[in-house]
Amino acid sequence: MAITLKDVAERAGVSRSAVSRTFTEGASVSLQTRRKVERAAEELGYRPNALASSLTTGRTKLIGLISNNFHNPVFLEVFDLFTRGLQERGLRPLLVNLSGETDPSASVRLVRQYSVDGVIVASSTLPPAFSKAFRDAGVPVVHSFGRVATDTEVHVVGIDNIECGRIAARALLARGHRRIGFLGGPEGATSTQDRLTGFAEVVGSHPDVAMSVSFARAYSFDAGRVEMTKLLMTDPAEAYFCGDDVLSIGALSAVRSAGLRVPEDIGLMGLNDMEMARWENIDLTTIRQPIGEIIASSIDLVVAMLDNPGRYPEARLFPCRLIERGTLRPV
Amino acid sequence: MAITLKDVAERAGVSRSAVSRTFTEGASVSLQTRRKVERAAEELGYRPNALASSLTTGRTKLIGLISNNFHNPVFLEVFDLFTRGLQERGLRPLLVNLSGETDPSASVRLVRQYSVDGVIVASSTLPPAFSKAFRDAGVPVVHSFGRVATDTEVHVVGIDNIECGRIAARALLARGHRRIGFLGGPEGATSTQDRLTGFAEVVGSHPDVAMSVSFARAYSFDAGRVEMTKLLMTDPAEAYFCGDDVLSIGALSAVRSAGLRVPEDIGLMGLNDMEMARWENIDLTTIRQPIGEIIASSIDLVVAMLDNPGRYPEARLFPCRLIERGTLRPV
DNA sequence: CGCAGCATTGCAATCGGTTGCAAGACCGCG
DNA sequence: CGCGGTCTTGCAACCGATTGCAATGCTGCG
Repeated sequence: MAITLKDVAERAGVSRSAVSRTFTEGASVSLQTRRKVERAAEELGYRPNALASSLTTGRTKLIGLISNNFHNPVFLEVFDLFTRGLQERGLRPLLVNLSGETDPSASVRLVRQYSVDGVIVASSTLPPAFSKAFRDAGVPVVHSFGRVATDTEVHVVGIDNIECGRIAARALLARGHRRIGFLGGPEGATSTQDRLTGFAEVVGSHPDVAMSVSFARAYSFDAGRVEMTKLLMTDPAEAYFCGDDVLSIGALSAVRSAGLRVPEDIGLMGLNDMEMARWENIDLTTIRQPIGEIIASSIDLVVAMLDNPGRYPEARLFPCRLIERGTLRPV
Repeated sequence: MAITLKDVAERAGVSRSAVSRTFTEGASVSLQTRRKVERAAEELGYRPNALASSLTTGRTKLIGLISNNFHNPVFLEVFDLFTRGLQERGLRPLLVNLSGETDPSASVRLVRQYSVDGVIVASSTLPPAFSKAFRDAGVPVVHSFGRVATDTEVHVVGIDNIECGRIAARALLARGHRRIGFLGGPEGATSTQDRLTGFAEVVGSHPDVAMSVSFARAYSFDAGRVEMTKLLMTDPAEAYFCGDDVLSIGALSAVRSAGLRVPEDIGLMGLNDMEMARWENIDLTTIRQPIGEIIASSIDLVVAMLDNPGRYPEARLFPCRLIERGTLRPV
């Protein structure tokens, strides 16, 4: 059995309260008592049991980290940043994998039993119903990489997908392309729809530009490759804005397999700027999503909600910018 | 505030014990009482507080999932499988990111406060001192993807790295190569050394074969590319066994950038068989590490230790096999 | 009908901490 | 020296569950 408060108290010759107080910030303990307790604790190798204390304080310092994106390499970076960011604040991530899960209330049950202080939903594809289910259960929740609905019901941190669509369209037009394509992610995903909206808006103001629209069935290499292969069989556009870097890489592979050159024959641009986009054999022109800032901000927000659960839901959108590499011809 | 045992007891008109018993497997409750309690619980939306019960039972069902590999895409697959596997058994992974951490005891402290039932160290690069620190603290621990030491002190699940080295060497020899290279991961990593041992052993029995050895400074794209670029400047071997798939991809990029063809001019083989190795523009010949089995076995082992903490440390090694794709010429 | 034997139930202690409250220690000041 | 005030300390209740134990109810059997 582990060392408990009581053991330390006995050894130090004080009450259990005294021990508890020396370990809680800002409690009233004399220097003398503190010394005795610290010495005893040191000798015994005492560590307070975070879970036991959570019973009375109502705080566990556990944060549910919920995702369903375990096949997109950019999420490894996301998990890295989330775990480090939470750890730095003394919080612990309880990882929940919702791949294939369709019932929001089941996932709430999964997490609630552990009385997490809050929940971060890190996913661009989980429907809003999941984050709402947590809110309805009274759990502070932040949806990272989510979509901003007009009826903001939960905190959302992410990017302005409509604006990203505009940036992409402008970049393609600036390079002189007049037949451009939108190769989105899953048609149902709201992020895809938003990007298309912005993209189409810009294209709409250029009557001489032709635009084609298609969707891959997932944010994955295979889906991108399959869809691009299909496009190449008819009359492809000069350049495509793809829904995601990994999708772009699939498309890139398809174009090259067809014996065409990128960017000379077909231009490609992605979205995310994941580590792999910098790899020399990929060298992808893409729109950078500032995931570091999104994650830091998500953590700030969830921490703020711990102190003020009723806080009014807020949307935080970060600006994206074009990262010029080798898959689009120069302007 | 959440619904507690007491609320349900009052509503159902029974004692708290009765409620507790209806929710614990194999306790003695009459059908009648059980019905009443279940109805009340249902109406109130009661969920037992897992953390509170852990106080008396001594079990939290929390498993520390400890890693420092947040830049190698194969670990996204690893996290996916671990989280799902643990969830299926009603366990919850508490994710700990040890990137850059050098002090084993600090990480023990990090995890111990949450009284996890056990710990899985998922890393091929964390030194054994980390898993040993957990064992010394009395926490059941399994080291996945670790190295088997002769003095087995903790459970290790992984592959036989020496045998992998042999498989690789044989594969290169079978393809008629007579000047072959070993391009390992970080020189200090024990896995690298073991693979080299097996590799050299096979080469040693072929006097007509020349072997070169070099090491990349990390299991990463950049490191692989840098090292291969260096090799190309002098007199490269005909084919290389790389320490890892992501390293191989870096090397592949370097070879192609130099205007050479793979596998005609230089052959490459990796280790892992991560998802990306199947991508058509990579199409990497590699040694498949059965991560699914390794992970399932690790979970089995940690679960077994919950019931039997004193269990004698065991090493479970899974066989690897060659996956033939396009970066080595046919035999 | 009486009683042994078993199933069911509630009481109360317990897990490892926290915290309101009141009592005691100690201070300075008039 | 006495008094009021601030610090420190321990007591005891409490957080939400589990569980040993004793009491109760019910069964069937002689």
